[in-house]
Amino acid sequence: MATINDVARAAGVSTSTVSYVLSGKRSISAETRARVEEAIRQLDYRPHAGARSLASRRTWTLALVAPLRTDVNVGVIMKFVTGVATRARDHEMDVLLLTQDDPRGVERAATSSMVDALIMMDIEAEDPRIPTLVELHRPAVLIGLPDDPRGLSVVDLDFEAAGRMAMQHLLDLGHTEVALIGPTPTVLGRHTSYAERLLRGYRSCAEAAGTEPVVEPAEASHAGGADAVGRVLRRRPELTALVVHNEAALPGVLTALGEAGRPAGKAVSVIALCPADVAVGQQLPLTSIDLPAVRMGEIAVDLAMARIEGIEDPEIRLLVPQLTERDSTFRQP
Amino acid sequence: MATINDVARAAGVSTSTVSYVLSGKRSISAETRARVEEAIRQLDYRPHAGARSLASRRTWTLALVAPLRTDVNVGVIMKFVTGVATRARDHEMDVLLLTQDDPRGVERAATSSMVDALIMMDIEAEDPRIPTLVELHRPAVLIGLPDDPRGLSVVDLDFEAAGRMAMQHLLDLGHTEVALIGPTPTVLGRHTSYAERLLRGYRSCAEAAGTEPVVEPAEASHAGGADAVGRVLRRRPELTALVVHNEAALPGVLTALGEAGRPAGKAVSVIALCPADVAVGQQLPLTSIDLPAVRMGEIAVDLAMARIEGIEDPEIRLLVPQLTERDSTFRQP
DNA sequence: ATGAAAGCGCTAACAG
DNA sequence: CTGTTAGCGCTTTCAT
Repeated sequence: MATINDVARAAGVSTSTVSYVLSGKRSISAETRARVEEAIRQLDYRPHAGARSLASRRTWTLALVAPLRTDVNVGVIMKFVTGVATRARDHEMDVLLLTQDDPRGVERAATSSMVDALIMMDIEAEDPRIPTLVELHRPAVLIGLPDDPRGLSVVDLDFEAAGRMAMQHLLDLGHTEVALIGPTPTVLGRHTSYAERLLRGYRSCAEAAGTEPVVEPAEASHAGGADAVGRVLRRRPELTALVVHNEAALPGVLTALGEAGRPAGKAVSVIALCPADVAVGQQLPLTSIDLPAVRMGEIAVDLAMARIEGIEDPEIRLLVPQLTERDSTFRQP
Repeated sequence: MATINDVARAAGVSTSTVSYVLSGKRSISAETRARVEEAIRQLDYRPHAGARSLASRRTWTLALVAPLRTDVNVGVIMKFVTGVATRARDHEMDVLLLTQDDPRGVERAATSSMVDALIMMDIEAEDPRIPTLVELHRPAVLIGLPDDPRGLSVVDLDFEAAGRMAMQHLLDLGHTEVALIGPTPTVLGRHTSYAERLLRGYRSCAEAAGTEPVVEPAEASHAGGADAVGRVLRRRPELTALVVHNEAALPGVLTALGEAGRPAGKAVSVIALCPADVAVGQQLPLTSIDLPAVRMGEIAVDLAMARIEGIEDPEIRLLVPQLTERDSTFRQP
């Protein structure tokens, strides 16, 4: 492997000149630049990442803390990761993948100068990892809004607005017998931030309209969705509309509705809260509020870069929900 | 941040002694060790990863090249990633996440000494990335068997044996009117290695038994599965058994069979090739050949470590398929 | 516009 | 069993 000194020698300049050609941090005569660039090409020179980070105190890598439970929401997780990874490359950054169930890993990556900033996903309302994160005194971004962000940057969908929007849309269509099928009991039990905020929005809107908000959790499976439909129909026999915030249960919900003689899009309006492609890929294309997961990953990187560059203050970015009508909703006569 | 020199001073020893306490590469008196460890604790010392990699030419990180298309097989991808990430930690390695659609990224990571080895997934039969990988002269492991591994280590399920096993199991149950629903036309068109090998095994077994092998691709969606069932039933009206190698199409396949009055487990035996949890989470628990994706990720790391340590030669590890009977198969009278 | 040189924090000979 | 020291390859003052 050629070093910066090899390049300098080949180009007949000093090492610092090569360094500055690479970083652009001072002006170089066109002629010198050309010679250096030629030498770089000839020798196929690549800066040594470790040496660079040792001298510059920048690693050009981001840590991404991901939940690798393989059970729920895999699709959404992958979209976050995709957004982060691609946007990181736009900033010429690399991504170090840390797993949630190795809590020491986060600390290690930060304190051994492996990364310039951390991005953490799957944030709970009172996430115990946040104090630890703050202690590290490193730029950090949360994908998911906790109760108290403690001065960290955050990106998330405005789930409360989404809850209101879903309910209001159904009300506008003439539905009053509405229920919500939410995430697994575990997720709700963990006080996961997004789940609770969606419920809050849904409930407040329902109550304002004078209709009692019915909520059922569902296990993240076909059977889970089907069971939830059964419980919902028992609690609200006249049901004409459903909000579903549980990707994995969606197929079961739709099948069960059909089998109960109350097909989605015909007898029951269904609004899903999930990535658009998931809504489209069901038995019938679902009216949905999009969860723009790729976009959120991208924004997380932008927020991290702003903190690294030290220009910007921490920022909380809530995305405005977008509802797209497809075939699962109808006007209730 | 405390440095190794701070620790040495605090413990009243030389820097090399601290280094050796940390690496265990030479013997240290119990007393000295204790003093050093105390100093490390006091100062909360963490080795600087860049400095370490500069001096030792080891980065203690693995590159994982992942396909981030968010469309198909997300579940399997996540399982590979999970296996790699967790096993890497067992070896005290970290994971740098590279995306497939940034082909230069692989080269960059390798040539700028960011990683000690590379793991690449989603390998095609004639994968154009393999020559490039070989050129890097770095330890590399493929998850997926190409036609010519070019001396790289490989881990994969023995898909050909799996194809044979599925067909043979159905024959043993008395089925002769069998068809296979495979991956998307695109995947098949790309000559994806695993898809073709499965077909080969299935075909050879079918032909040996004197029954014509019927194969239909399916788009990776509910509708895709349903359509494929339609086509299969047209080609083989007396169908009594189905092998399905397409996770995302599975729900559509099962629903369509039901709607055609040929329910899975009753009129049609179904064997799925997918991760066990996917097989279990369907409308009805499916008899399946497991795709042990987490395990494959783990093995990939082990193979990579063996190459890094330089002890072992490259190795091709094909896992023996395991069939688990559940509720979707029955003996054909 | 360019060069010289002092580190950055660690490892691994070499020396005892 | 321990210490001294020469790098590892790069960035960034300080000089000119």
